[in-house]
Amino acid sequence: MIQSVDRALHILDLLKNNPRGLGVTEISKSLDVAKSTAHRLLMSLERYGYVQKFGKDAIYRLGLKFIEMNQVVVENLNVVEIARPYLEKLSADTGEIVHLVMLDGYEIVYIDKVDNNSTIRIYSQIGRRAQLHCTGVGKAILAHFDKSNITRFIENNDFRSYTPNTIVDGQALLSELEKIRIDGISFDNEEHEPGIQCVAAPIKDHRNHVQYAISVTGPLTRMTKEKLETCIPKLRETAQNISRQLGHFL
Amino acid sequence: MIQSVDRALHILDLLKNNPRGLGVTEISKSLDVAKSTAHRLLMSLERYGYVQKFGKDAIYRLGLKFIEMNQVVVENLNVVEIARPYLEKLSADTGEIVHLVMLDGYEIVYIDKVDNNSTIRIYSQIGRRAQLHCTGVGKAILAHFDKSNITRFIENNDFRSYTPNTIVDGQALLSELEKIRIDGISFDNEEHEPGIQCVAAPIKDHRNHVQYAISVTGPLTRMTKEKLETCIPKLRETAQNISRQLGHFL
DNA sequence: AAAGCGGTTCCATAATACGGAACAATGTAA
DNA sequence: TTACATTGTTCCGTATTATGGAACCGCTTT
Repeated sequence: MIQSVDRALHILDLLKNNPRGLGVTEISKSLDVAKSTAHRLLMSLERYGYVQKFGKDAIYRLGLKFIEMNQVVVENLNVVEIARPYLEKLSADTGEIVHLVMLDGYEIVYIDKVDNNSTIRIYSQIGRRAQLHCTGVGKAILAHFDKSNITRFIENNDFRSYTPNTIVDGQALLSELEKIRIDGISFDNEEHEPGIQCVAAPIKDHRNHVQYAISVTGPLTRMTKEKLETCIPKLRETAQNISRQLGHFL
Repeated sequence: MIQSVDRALHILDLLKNNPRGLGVTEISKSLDVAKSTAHRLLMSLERYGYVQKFGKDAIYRLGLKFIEMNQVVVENLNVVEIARPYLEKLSADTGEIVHLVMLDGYEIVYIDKVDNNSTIRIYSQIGRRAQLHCTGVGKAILAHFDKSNITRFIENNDFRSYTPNTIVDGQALLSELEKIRIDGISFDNEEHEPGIQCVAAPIKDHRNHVQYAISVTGPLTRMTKEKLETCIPKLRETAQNISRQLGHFL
């Protein structure tokens, strides 16, 4: 909207695509502006460290300021806050309870919960902990561990059974996780509480790591096949949107 | 130099110092410009993802573009290339040979060497490997391992002796490393080759990790006490400058 | 209901960024 | 060696373009 700012930021994109650097002339041609203009823009960018001049042939590259800025951005990425509006929408669209959980050690912690008919934060289950093997969200996160960590986790744990459906066999869990990783979606078919079913999806961060997951939870009676059919795409999309907001670009 | 670009980049600095976000009015006051101007600048920044608007109260924060840009910058950080001019200067100032080494596994590899009287790259020693305990650069890097990694390294290795001065005793090495970490400088007093002495300093990257080190090397006859007195500050400064160029801000 | 306080939009003005030309520095070809 | 080509940098008059102010809109408070 502001010509000169637009052009300056355009230069940064240009340099992003040419990380080895570009000269003033090349840049001016790409932007279709006079050399002097490109030069002036580069001076401004250089002053702030967004661009760095190399060698006596004056090749310009992206500067170190980006590293500095990145740290601030990443430090202030707050999942709960970012996820909130998406979770509210998901809950409203599905009419079910939506959870956000986070990995802590080898357990998950519920860090947010949205009920379908209120935007007030309900602290009822927030802070509750659960194991990885018996919840949709837990399995969604576990499925994205390193292969070696998964086997280690399975070998070193006895899995407590909560319902007849809880997966307690290591081999069964392993193949379930494999499926989950491919699908990008995991289920909880009364594995933790009888009568309660849920669908979950992982949240990926800027390093492509999975530390969070979200789920849509409902009583078995309401979670019909048709209902799930409509929930899953919405869940997928929501998880993707949140991931993107956390800097996940892949 | 370009007013509008300057102002735009100034806003980014402002938001960097207020990571929780600022409103248009606040920003316009800080920059001492009209609200409309600040608003227009923000629109341009937002278009490119450098700024993100949150909530209906229109709080602006740093955007995710920085994460994207950071990746490109970090990926293209090339130590050898960046260090070159600094190494040349250091060699010219000291009149001695300067080395750049890199950690690879539990060994170091010489990845650059600058002779005092030529700017031509000499491949004679580049690629040579050495152990960590017997060189100045090796100890400089080793000293910055995690405490647990250091003890593990010392416990699991028998240290080969190259000269009478080589440190082969675990305890002796441990206390030497402690000293090095405090000083920020390490020495090689004929520990690897008789008659050769050197001073080394670690290079730190954008994550405060030490993967590289540089050294000034010379024959014992030339490396007098007085000579070292002048070399060390230059070495320190060079190491700092290179670290900064690699995104080390601390 | 009205006032206050944010963000956003619009517009006339003149300040400001622009392009072009001249210059400097470097490398290349004759 | 000279002349030429190419690239980065500086300067300046012009008119394009960013600017500030006023008006507007939506929200909250009293």
